Amino acid sequence: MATREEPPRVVAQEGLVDALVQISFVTMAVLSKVGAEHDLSLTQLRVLGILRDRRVRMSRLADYLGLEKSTMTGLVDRAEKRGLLERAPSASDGRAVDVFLSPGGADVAERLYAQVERSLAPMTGELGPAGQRRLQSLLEQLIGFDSLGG
Amino acid sequence: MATREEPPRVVAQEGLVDALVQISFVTMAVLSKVGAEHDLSLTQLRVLGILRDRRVRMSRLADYLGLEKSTMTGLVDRAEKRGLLERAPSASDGRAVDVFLSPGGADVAERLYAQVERSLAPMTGELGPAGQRRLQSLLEQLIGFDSLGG
DNA sequence: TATTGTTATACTCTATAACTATA
DNA sequence: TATAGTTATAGAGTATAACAATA
Repeated sequence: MATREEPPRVVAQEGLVDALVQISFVTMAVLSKVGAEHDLSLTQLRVLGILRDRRVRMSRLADYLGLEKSTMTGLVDRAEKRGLLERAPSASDGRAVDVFLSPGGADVAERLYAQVERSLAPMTGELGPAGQRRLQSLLEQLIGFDSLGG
Repeated sequence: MATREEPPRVVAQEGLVDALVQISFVTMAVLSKVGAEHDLSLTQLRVLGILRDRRVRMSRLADYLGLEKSTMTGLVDRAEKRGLLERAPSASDGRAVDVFLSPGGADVAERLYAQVERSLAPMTGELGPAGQRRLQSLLEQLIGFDSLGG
């Protein structure tokens, strides 16, 4: 008699997806705004974030962002022209090009990161320390599952 | 001796912002992908989402999205040309133009919504029912605070 | 042959500035 | 005068297709 019927639910808890989508739009709006204050698009912001602790080749960067290599060329062109990052031929593969932050770009990246934290703090602060820890724990479980990366 | 010093923390719980940003990028990637399968940008997706249960004027739509009115013109032009939504002069203000979903657009919007739920379900399902409820509750607290809307 | 990156091209998204019509 | 929307223009972001250089 212990037969437990799976509820025929294919989707998440009612309302959870809405909440997730809404909070994501809010977070993106904050990121966009911080970026805009430095004349950076969301994508450029991500590039700086990715390169904060890595030196990667063009194709890898395209993979991280989910963009075509041809798109990367223009993106990196513009950022390079502004002195935020630099290109260098790969030592191990004559076809490849490595991309990395310039000293100035690293400065900007650090400032951006701090500013994002400050901008989101008023919102996350609503939860109090215990709520923040619980939220972080739940989000990290979700991230662990994810197969897309970012 | 019960003097409790406030820690000089201006930012959120270490790691929470990272988690929030990461999960937001994942969510946006899912939304983008679902939209792309219908040849819709993230912005077009949002427009359909907003109009799902509302008829609004151009300027209001621009406010919701945080975009200029001139940007709305092109956005609505393209969606209208594809038969997703329609324009009509406002009854109460001779200058204003109302925008609303066409029957076909409403169909697409419903399908998109269902697809987003299905696409996110494998991830949110990781938490189990109790975790999902806790996450939803925490996210809704954050949304309640937000001053940007979306 | 396959892969890496760039170039050429085209379309979408976005903003600023100038304009028309209505309030 | 101020507001709603469009048009004109320009730049960024994006993809597809064709190409050169290297593996």
